[in-house]
Amino acid sequence: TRERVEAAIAALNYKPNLMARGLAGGRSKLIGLAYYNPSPSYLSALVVSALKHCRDLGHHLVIEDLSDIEDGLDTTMILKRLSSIQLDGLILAPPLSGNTKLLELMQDIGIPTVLLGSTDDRFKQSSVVFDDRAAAYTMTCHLIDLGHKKIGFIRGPHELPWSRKRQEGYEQALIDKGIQIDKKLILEGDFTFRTGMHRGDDLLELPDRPTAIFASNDDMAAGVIAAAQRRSIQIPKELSVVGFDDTAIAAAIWPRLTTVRQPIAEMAQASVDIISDVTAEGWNGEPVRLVNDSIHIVERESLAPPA
Amino acid sequence: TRERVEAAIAALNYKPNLMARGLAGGRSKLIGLAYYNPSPSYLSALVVSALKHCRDLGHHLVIEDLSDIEDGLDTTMILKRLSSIQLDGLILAPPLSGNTKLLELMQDIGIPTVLLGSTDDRFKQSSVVFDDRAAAYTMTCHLIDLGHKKIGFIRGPHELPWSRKRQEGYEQALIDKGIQIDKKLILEGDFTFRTGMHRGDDLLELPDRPTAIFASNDDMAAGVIAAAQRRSIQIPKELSVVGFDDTAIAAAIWPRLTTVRQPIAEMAQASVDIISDVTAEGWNGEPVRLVNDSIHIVERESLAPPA
DNA sequence: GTGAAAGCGCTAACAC
DNA sequence: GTGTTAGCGCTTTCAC
Repeated sequence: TRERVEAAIAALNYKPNLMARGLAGGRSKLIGLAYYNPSPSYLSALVVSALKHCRDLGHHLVIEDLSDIEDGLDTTMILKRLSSIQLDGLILAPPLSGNTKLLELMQDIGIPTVLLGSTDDRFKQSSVVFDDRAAAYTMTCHLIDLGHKKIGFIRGPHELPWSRKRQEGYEQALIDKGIQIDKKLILEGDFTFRTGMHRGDDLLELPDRPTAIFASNDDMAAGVIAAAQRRSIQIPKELSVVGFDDTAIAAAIWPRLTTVRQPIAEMAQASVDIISDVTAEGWNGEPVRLVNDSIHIVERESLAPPA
Repeated sequence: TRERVEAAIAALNYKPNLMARGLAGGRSKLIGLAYYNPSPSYLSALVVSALKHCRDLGHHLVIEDLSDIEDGLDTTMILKRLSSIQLDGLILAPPLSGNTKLLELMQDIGIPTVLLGSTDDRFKQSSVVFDDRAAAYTMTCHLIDLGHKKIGFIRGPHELPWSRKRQEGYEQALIDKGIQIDKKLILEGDFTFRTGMHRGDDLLELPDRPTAIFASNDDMAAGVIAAAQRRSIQIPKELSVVGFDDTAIAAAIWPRLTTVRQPIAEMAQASVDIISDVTAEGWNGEPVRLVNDSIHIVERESLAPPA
């Protein structure tokens, strides 16, 4: 029988209709990926990887840009858009995964949701996280072991959990290595190249400037490098700069960035997997929480021992 | 009556079901965007803009990654994926928009298709293009007017129409300004940072090296800057470098790139508009062909008169 | 196993 | 205008 059916499929040039399937079976084969203003390089790494994995599993990726909606998050609009499209699941990229209001909303709509980059125990939502604290700790120790003592740190926005985690890792490393934390060396950016450059300027203007600067993402680190180059400060001879994430920009500037690798591609894949599994087996209500603990420092040209 | 309906909608918390609509009405509100290995910065510019416009018009964007499919393009797989999902239309990003085999396939499936960045008169498909030739011409003239005579050019892959267009613009400018075309100064890259750096190295090793290098996209220009910085060649004092596109990377390196702006966001928006219109009014079969002729050189720090 | 039938939530076409 | 109905192409269930 099977063979006859296959033959008919080929002969009639039959194509299954996703819409009809979605209507009847409740599974749309559509996975949503929502974001809000992330760094371009982070976004494309995420999207490209999620896309490839969706393709392999026979799903389709629907991207939703929740940025630039007046006063933070327009709940009504998001609700309308997301509840009408019958997604099998939704991946919330940072910084959305840290937005409590949104998590609540998703809980109400009832779409299986995967938080990327942070967890919230108040909600029964799955998550795929990275140990930001340990990664920042490892990188800071690495700098100290090379001989750096005055290490500038550019943190992310204070309201984001991973900004805090990364800062904690940095501070813990200093403490463990017996170096006094100097609050003047800790500045806040917003994960963009622009603020990285400005905070880099600030740090380099300090009377007793740091010998190394650790920016908590690659875009900001690139900004610091730009700031240094503008002042003709040689990298890494006179100043070491390291980043966080290992996105495309880390290898697209000179000197290339030494940076902690965040396994964005793997995490995106895992998120897709979770949703795929949930839709296949039906949701038992228990959230899946994954922690990716591969911490790896990618050595390139922006780091050297202090002069 | 209308008011009573609205009230009921609110009271019952009614949400329209996209799947049911798509099945019954034939319009899915889904727009596809297919790409194949483009530069990350180009891709994110494209996606972000298309996404925003889809949101405004009430559509959803389904991204399809057609990269890494064995030996070029696996027709069967693409056909299966795209014909089952009932897209209202499909936007083909470069370099896919230059792939004749794919265009043929889309024609067969019968999805309204918009080609981004190139046209093909053999098919009745809409397109939104940029005048690459004129833009490259303008930039080259600008370099010459500043006093440059030895201008290196890094072209894109020879099989892509816009690679050729950009080179034509460069060569025509030289001819019009009475400068001999020197084939040794014209090298081929593949639009990635990596080849930009390699071709930059090649150009800088020339016994009588150019005073300016025009790379035909920003990623390659960033590569050239990296190559120069590695040799401690000062930019723009000893070497001018200019790019093409004005994507995020142009402003995320130091010195920032002087580059010709390609209105990617506007073109993405126009593509979405075309599909939106076509689905609203029904397709009369006539392709819409738009040419964006806004050519604008974004002046930044990577360009100066020759020493 | 195989076949028939109900119905998913909507749109379109037709009546009133 | 307003109300009714067929049917889009599937999945699921239930009967055989």
